[in-house]
Amino acid sequence: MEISTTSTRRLKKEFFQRETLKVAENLIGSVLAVKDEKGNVLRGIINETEAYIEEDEASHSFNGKSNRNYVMFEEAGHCYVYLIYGMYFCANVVTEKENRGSAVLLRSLIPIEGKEYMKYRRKTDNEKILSNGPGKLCMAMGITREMNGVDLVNSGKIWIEEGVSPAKIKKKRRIGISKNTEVDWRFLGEF
DNA sequence: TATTGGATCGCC
DNA sequence: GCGATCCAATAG
Repeated sequence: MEISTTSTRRLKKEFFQRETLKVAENLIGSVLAVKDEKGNVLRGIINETEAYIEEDEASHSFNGKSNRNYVMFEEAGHCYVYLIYGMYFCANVVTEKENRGSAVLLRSLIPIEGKEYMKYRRKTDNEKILSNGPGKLCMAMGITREMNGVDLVNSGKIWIEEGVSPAKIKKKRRIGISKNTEVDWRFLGEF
């Protein structure tokens, strides 16, 4: 069966053009979808995000546009993928208006579709640890540097859909950073 | 040009 | 707790 990638359930540009903290919070419960090279669709519910804005010392965009981070300054809804620690990728969704370096880091997913492909990519059968981390999420979904700059609003490879409403969203301090650690810009969904 | 350390993960 | 492994940012 062919699964539509132009569903009305897909999140539109207007969703991402809002304030980064709102987007980060409202992405909890949304569904990240990727179509892999064989046409398999992998889906997972976003259950953890972090917000990064231009005035934020912890953000890649803090020192302005560069060859690495330029996608953060593109139109809302684009996908910013970067390599971390030489071996993992992290996926972000660009927010707010063009030329503003802001994005939401996708930190964790609850796998819902295509789990067998995620298990293969992650080399584990343990569903609990398939995509519960920014690097693991990218590995499970097959997100690499090729997805950097892709528009989630139009792409047939990667997009975000409306999902479920979380029972609760907890706000915590962001992790893995050394600057601006006091703000509660990390969102964790409970379902 | 050289050095350092990072929005991580998995294994010890 | 530590090594893997790349590369952007910074210092010299």
